[in-house]
Amino acid sequence: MSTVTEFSLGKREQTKARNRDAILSAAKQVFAEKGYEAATVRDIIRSTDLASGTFYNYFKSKEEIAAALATDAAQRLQPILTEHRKRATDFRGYLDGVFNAYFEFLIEEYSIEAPDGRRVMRPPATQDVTPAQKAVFEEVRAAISQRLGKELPAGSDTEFITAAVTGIARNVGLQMLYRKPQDTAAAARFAVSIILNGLPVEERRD
Amino acid sequence: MSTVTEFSLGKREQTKARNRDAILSAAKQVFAEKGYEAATVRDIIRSTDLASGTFYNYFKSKEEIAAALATDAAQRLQPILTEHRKRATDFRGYLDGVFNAYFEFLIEEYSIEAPDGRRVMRPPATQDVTPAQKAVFEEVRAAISQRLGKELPAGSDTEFITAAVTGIARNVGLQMLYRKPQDTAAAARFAVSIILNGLPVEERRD
Amino acid sequence: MSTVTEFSLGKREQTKARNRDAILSAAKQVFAEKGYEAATVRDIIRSTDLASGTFYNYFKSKEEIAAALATDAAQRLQPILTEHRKRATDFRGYLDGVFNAYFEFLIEEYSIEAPDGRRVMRPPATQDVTPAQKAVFEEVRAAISQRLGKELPAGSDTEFITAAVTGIARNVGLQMLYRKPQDTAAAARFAVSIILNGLPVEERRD
Amino acid sequence: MSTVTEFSLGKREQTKARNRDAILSAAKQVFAEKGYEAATVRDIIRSTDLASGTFYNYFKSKEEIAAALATDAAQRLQPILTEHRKRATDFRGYLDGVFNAYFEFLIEEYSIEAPDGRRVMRPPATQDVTPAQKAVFEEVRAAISQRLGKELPAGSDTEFITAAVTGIARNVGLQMLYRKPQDTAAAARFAVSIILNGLPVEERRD
DNA sequence: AATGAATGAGCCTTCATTCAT
DNA sequence: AATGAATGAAGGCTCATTCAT
Repeated sequence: MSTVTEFSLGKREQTKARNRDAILSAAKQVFAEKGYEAATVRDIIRSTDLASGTFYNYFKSKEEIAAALATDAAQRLQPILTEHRKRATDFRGYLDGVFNAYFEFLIEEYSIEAPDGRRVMRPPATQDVTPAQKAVFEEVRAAISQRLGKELPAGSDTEFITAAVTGIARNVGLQMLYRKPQDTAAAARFAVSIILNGLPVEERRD
Repeated sequence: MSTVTEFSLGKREQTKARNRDAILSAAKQVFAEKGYEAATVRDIIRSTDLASGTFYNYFKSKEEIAAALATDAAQRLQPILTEHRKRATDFRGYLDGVFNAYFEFLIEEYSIEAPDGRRVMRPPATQDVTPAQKAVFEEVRAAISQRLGKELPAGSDTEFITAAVTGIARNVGLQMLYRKPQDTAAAARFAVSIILNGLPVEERRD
Repeated sequence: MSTVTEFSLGKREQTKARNRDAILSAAKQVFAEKGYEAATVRDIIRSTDLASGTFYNYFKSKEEIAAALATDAAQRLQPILTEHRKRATDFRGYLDGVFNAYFEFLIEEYSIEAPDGRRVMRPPATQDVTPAQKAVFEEVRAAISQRLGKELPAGSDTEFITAAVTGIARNVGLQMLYRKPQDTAAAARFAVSIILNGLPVEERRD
Repeated sequence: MSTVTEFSLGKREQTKARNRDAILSAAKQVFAEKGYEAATVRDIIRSTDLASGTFYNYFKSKEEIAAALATDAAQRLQPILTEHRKRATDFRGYLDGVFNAYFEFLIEEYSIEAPDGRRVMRPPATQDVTPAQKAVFEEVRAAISQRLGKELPAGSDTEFITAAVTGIARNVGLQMLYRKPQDTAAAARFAVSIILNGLPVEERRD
């Protein structure tokens, strides 16, 4: 009826989009709070103001919405990681970029408002690795492969290295989430330093 | 009747202990196979020759038996770790001992016989950190604290270091479980080397 | 605007009639395919190009459209039956006419194209006798009453006779629908012969 | 504890048997009232004083209990029919025996107490023929085949005859159920007479 | 009118837990 | 204590129907 109409969606589309978002974000919250297995579709719709049946207008099942969430997250993370790999001039720079990106992603994605107001991370309890985790893993593995025979010795055990790097990412990231303030840069610096130099141990002979 | 009672009391206690063990070990297997959420009490008692009601003579709930299992495992692990700490003469030796012990523990505890004959790990799907994990974390943290100002610089971030070490333990351990053969010693060597020296990267100036 | 309205009113009515027919015929097909209970309103509207809400502009419920269908069918059948009664000069002729009419009606009404190309009957699964069945029943009963004291002995049990006649109609009709080709004339001839003469049994004394 | 114990089942077994029977008879009633499709498992358990879950201790599904009921009914009917065939010396005697048996079976099986106290038949609304119906059909067909070339002309259309006979059985049986008193013998006499002699029509030439 | 998303009662089923035996 | 059937809350999901657009 006015020019605005041309730019805005119809009311129906607006509602649809709003509902879809409400469901998605409720699901994210609920999954974070109770874990994928323990979370129920009813939990999800109960934390929206929608009716139970409405859920199924948007997602076929709990599985589907979980996939949607995970894919979505991974799709936001992956290009950032890849970009870092492309832009990095050395391995240290790459690692630093990747850790920073991942830690920021964690804050956005998995830290949730606890009842007491604190932001707490509850990583997805799915047994199976989430797409986001897989994305990091694969990206890091690719980066490491690229460096083999260059900065990294040819015979390196790529999988163990990847495991170690992502293990550090996971746990240091978790630790960072519990801290106040959540200092991603410091955490990244620490992680990179461990990976490249190890602990600054003075080996003794006693 | 009295003497009989005395004898059968002994027998009863035996039976009780045997039943409790049967339930615990069935639970361990079932949790490993299906994960905590998916596992049902029925699954557990079905893998024993007991009746469903009997379960509740020994454990109040599925939650309680899970806790019992976890505590139990932790209680077996902890003294080993502590022993290593006491016996170790240097940090490298300590780390090596701890990783070896932990990786062996993993094999015993979480790897299960898959239908295809492979041994697969299904770490407990509980969201909350397991007692065993907590035990490792605390032990390692204690060991690190002990070294502060000695092999480790005084101002070190104990928690980040612990996080990194346990993250590596977790992921490298997982990786090891997937391999054939499961070489705990090699995995431990790798983990220790990363922690003490970092990746053997030749930093370039390009 | 007024003239336009007059024209579009005409169009509207056309559309309404067309929609109603579309829904009715979709329903007929769907009921035939899946049976009344299994058929859903969604199934019905899905086989039209209308929206689900539109269904309720035409029919109050699934029940109502089923009734409409049945009534509709009965209303087409009834005059034919009545006509036969009026035109018939003797009972045999009447029966023959009625059976032929009924069997043809069955083919039109309940036989559907199965996926394998065969035409299969799926009689309405409603428990309650359909209007068409009732129509036949009443018509036949009327015809029989008319003949009482004439071709039929005065004391005859009209209801039992009607039951027998319609029972034969029902089952022989069904049988005919399963055959290929569907020979209504032969089926009618058989039915009439049974009713008038019974089975051609040679009673024996053994 | 007493001799009685030897003859009676344990209390548990008694309860089990009673529950199973309660469910079966509730199901019979509910199926009769609402038809197989419309009936729900909840309807069934709601008409017992058992809890919803209990149903599934006895039957896996609605389908299974329906099968149990149908099989059961058919298994009671079939031997009676077969016996009649064997014992009958002529076709008339056979038919009379079978109709009597079938009508009595109907009363036992499908007539239910209506809210108004009348006993009403509501034959199972399943689309697919019930085992009991199939039993009758097959039995009658067998009997007819046996008579072919003897009392029945060799070229007879067995299927049409069977259809006619069972159609009469069905509808006359229904009619009988609606009457008070329910006179199976009279109904059987009528049915047999129709089948063997047809209606007592005086064919006229007018 | 037509639309189609929203609604919510209700379905089938599972399963932790209780309790009579 | 052991048993195992009974319980009933809860879950995932469907679908007739309503209602804002």
